[in-house]
Amino acid sequence: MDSKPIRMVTVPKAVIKRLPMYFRFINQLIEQGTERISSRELSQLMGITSSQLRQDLSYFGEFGQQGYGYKVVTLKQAISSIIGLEKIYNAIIVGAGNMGKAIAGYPGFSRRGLKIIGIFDNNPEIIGNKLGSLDVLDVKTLPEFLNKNPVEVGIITTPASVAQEIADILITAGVKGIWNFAPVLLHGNKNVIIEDIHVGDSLMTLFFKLNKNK
Amino acid sequence: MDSKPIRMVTVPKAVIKRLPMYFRFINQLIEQGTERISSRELSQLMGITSSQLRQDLSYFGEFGQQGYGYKVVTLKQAISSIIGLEKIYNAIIVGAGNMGKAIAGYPGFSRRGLKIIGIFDNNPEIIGNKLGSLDVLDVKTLPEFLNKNPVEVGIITTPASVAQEIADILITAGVKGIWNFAPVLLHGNKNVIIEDIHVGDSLMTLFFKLNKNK
DNA sequence: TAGATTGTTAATCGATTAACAATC
DNA sequence: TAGATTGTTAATCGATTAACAATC
Repeated sequence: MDSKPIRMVTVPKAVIKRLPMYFRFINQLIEQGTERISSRELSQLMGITSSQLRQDLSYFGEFGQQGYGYKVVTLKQAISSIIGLEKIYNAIIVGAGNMGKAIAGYPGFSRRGLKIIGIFDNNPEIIGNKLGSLDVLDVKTLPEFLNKNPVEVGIITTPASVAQEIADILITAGVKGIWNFAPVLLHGNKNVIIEDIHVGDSLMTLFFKLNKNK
Repeated sequence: MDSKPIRMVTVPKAVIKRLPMYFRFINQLIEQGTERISSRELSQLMGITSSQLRQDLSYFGEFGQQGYGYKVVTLKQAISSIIGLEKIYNAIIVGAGNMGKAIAGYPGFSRRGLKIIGIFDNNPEIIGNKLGSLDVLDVKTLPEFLNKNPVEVGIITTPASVAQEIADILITAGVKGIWNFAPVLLHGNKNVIIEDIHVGDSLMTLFFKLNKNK
């Protein structure tokens, strides 16, 4: 009766942030046809320490073999499953400007399980336009659309000024997650996960570093 | 002769990452016409602690007054200057796909000092197209263009497979910074600052959190 | 002045790294 | 088996927060 105690530790935020990076690198190895890799080799490719790699993985289980390293396919399968990449999420985009179009048009996202089933705007000149196989719909019809269709993820690519308003509609309709491209802090609640991507912040970080180096 | 010792501490990475957020919120206050704000009030708006706000600012100087708080215009000026937002950087975009167009077309970036002076692609069907006031140029002419024009920032919005190749051209030409949208780790050198924005990583982080919550 | 709030120090908390027993 | 490499513990390092003297 010598069963292992379950380590019930929450996954640190820093580890969560690195999971996509692990997935990217392991994917690259798969494409190259690499079969096995040690934590030392992989960590060197990634520019991190092997301690960190092993420590990070250990929050989710044991995926390697002593003396051998990791089977690349096993690792890919494990990380896909940890992130939840085998699932498909129905999503809608609000804001059919440049960024909205870029998200809708990038094949990498649909390949990872993001299925765009609607795209909305408030501009009469844009409403009705074709975007791939989708028509741009009037944002006035958004609540109705959300009622009729199962939507797990709302993507906000509107100007900052209306982003909260849209978020409120999405949250009221019960979306599970919001992927927010508007440069503003959205207020949600415990039932919705908000993931921000602040492209402008990234540019300012670059500016700061350029400025500092001079 | 009681001059203050200079605190020569390097700014922590975590602080640098927050600077753009400070700028965003202070800007918002300006737009609202707020004149003064305390660290407590501002930190509550931002969802951080007032200790963190004051500690962060203290790496750059003293911008407030005891008993009063911060003058919003003073703070905006200070943070603009810290980030280097009063400067203008000449930039080119490589990759005139959806993301390249989104970056080129977003007015917020030019307002912050990013001046796009060229956009390149390798697709004959795209080369020659107008994008705003710019013609999409053949990426074969990129080295020549970089020789003739002063370019500080190169923006990579190509597929991952060619991103390093483009980065090498940019680095050889002596750009100061690379803003990288390709989902790949670029190898540079100490003379170039590489700032990554991995949109797909952000989506995977959202997926992970959705997955965990179920 | 009295009250408010800064800037800074020191304590706490969380993340990273080094080291190694376990083991393939 | 001997060598290699994992998973984990403990030490170190960095970031955040609490607390308060200084002072507007």
